[in-house]
This record gives sequence, structure tokens and C-alpha cells, in this order.
Amino acid sequence: MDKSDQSVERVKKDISRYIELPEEEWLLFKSHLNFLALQKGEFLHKAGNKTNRIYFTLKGCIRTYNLKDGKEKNYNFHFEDDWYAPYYSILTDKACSLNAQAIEDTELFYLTIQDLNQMYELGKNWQKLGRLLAEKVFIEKEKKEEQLRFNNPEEHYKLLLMEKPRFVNRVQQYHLASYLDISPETLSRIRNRLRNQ
Amino acid sequence: MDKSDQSVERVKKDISRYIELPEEEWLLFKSHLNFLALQKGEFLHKAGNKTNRIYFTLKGCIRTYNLKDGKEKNYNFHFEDDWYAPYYSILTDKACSLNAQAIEDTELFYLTIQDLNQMYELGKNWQKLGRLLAEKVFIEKEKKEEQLRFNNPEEHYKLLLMEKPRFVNRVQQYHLASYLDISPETLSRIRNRLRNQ
DNA sequence: ACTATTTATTGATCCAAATCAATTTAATTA
DNA sequence: TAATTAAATTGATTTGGATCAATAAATAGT
Repeated sequence: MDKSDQSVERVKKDISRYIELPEEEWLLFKSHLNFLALQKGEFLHKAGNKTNRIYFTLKGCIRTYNLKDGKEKNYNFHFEDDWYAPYYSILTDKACSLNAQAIEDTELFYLTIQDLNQMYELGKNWQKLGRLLAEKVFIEKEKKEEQLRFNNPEEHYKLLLMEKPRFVNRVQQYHLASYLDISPETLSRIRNRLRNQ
Repeated sequence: MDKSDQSVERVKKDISRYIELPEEEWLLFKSHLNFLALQKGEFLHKAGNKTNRIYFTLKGCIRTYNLKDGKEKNYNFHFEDDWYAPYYSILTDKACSLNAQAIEDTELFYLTIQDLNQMYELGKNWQKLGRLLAEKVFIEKEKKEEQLRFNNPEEHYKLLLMEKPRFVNRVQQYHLASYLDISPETLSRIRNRLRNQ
């Protein structure tokens, strides 16, 4: 598979959820898209470098994580039809602190922030897209913070089960534990408890 | 004091940091601004209502917090020249989960999201402002999450000391503790430790 | 299908921070 | 400025989850 019509249509459809998309602007956007395939285990990018790409996931799963004192902490997971960008790095123009690794065989499109900025220049529609996407990641983040602060691990896991079934179904337990900021042992015990009740 | 030239100029100056601001657009924006003064202890808004205002702080301090099981958890503090909006509520059009209270005598300007949306319609400059502000709160949030996850309370407090001196200097210790997600006793012990070394 | 390796489970121990309780210090208010 | 209330400190105790350790189950590789 590559930049087939079918794949590109999925991007178009997603963008159309946010803004009106005149055909000629879409064609310009489309021309910026590049295809990328990763095998399970391969890296999209590693911390320490500046990255300037915005990704759209076609299939598979990307895990992002921070590394500190030799320990990994998972930051997020991105599945098919999710956008992903090392936002903080791009916005602040600092080296990226996230590592991004495929934990399934994964296919993506990407464009660069420079290309996106070019789109922003086209007018308020594209600025609006930028605003809406920024607002969306903000909202996600907001939710996660609240859940981290107000719920104990068990409640947090239950919420995840409801709100992000893909996380629970497709991600290994020790990765999930790291995402929830608990040890794998604790997550195992939580699941055990939930099973027996 | 009220909508004096001097106060309004501070808003203009701040917006100009983000976008070019033609005089006639500024005049329109300015006409949307309303003045509000609160005494220490008074509330800007309470959880459970929909709020649609975006605030610019002229002086004083606003504390925002969540309430769960009768316990307060401080979410943020806003001082002079800070923007504040119950972003999540405005963006999702859900009832606000935050309470906002003046913890010093406080003066603010506000405009409604409807007014801001009207500004957005003027063109890409204003959409850009919206985007940049959304990106800014996102970055703030991102930083805080990272600090919460990777640092123990003592390290977290030291970072706050460096990065947000206004928090440490002007906010009561038990409010700060709640913001840092630790008990007041723990914060007191941290400060004690730092004093004796 | 068998082996090696990785991941998940279960139990025992430990520890950082929470909670509980009492006292001192600081801030309000009469 | 004295009296009252609120906030901060300090000590004792408890606890939820981490860490350590050993085993079982699952996955990947041959």
C-alpha cells in the first residue's frame, strides 16, 4: 500500500470534520503528504532531535514515551485515524523529549510543519484547523490530568476501559501500566480484583 | 479604576505580542471588553454552570480549583497580565468543573466567547491568535504533566520556585500544596528541609 | 512442536507520603 | 492590642503502592 486514493480519502474525510475544504486547497494539502511504513519495534523518531512532522496514522499503533534515569514512561498511544505530532517540540522549537515507536506494523502519512504553515497562510479556514487541533489535544490533556489527580489507580483503569478500549485491547499490560503511572504488578492486581467481583 | 486607557493598553500590548493588530480591529475588540472587580474571597464563577467569558487579569490573583468529595484541588493561579478562561468548558460547551475565586482583591476585563468568535470571523489573524493561545495553554499543561510525573514533590517544588515565583510568593502554602498535589504537612517538611541545607 | 525469551501473576517486604493529633505562629477582626 | 480564627509546623502512626523475588503463562523463534 502507499498513497492510494483510499488512504488519502481518509485524511480528507477527517479534515472535513473540522473545516470546509475547497478542492484546490485539498489538492495542495494532499501534495504535501508523504507515506511511511514502519515494522513493529521501529522508531518514528527519538528524543533529542528536532522533529518537524505531523503524522496521520493509517494503521497500526505508535507508542510515545519519555525516558528518564533509564526508565520509560509512556505518554500516549496513537491508532489508525489518529493525528500525532510531537506538539511541544514543534511549538517551542526545542528538541523533542518524546520517543515514538511502532508497537504494531504501522502505516502513516506525514507532512512537515513548514508545509502546514504554508497552508495556514491560505486563510482563516486553515488557521481554524490549527486552532481546533490544538484545542483538541489540550482537551485530551486536560481530561487525563483530571483523571490522574482525582482517581486512584483502580478507578483510573476503569475509566480507561470505558473511554479508550483500544488502549486496553491492543497495548501490552506493562505499557499500559506505565501510561497509567503505576507498576505492572499493581495493574495486574487491579485486573485480578476486577475479575473476582 | 475601570476601563481606563492605561488598563486597556495592557490588553492591547499583550495581544500585539501574538498578532498584528490594525487600529480598527483593536477598537472593535476593545468595545467588547467589560470591567469587573472582585474582593478577596469572592467568586468569578462556580462549577456546574456554563461560563462563556474569557478574562484578562489587571491586578490581583484568581485561584481555580476542582471540588471532589468535599475536597478542593487547586488547578491553577492567575495573576496580573494573565489570560484566564474555563477553556475546557468553553470548548466542549459542557458545564464548568472549575471554581474560580479571587484570593486577592482582583480587577479583570472579560469578553464573551461569542464576541471572540465574532473576532475570529474577521480573518486569519484572529484565528491565529486563537490558535496561539490554545497552543500556549497546551504547552503549559504539558509542562506541568511532565513535572508531576517525573519529579518527586521536593523536586517539583524546587522547579516551581524557579519557574513560577509568583506562585510561591503570593499564594498560601496550603493552596500551593494542593496545587502540587501533596498535603500541607508534606510541603511544610519540604520547605523545612530546604531551609536547613 | 519444542525451546528460549518476554510478559504477567502472586507473595513478601519496604517506603514515601497521607493521615491523625497537638502545638506554635501568623493573620484577622472586634 | 487583645481576642479569635486560620495557617503552618512538628511528631507519631498508618497505608497504598513500589520494589524485590520467584513462578507461571504467553509469545516468538527455530
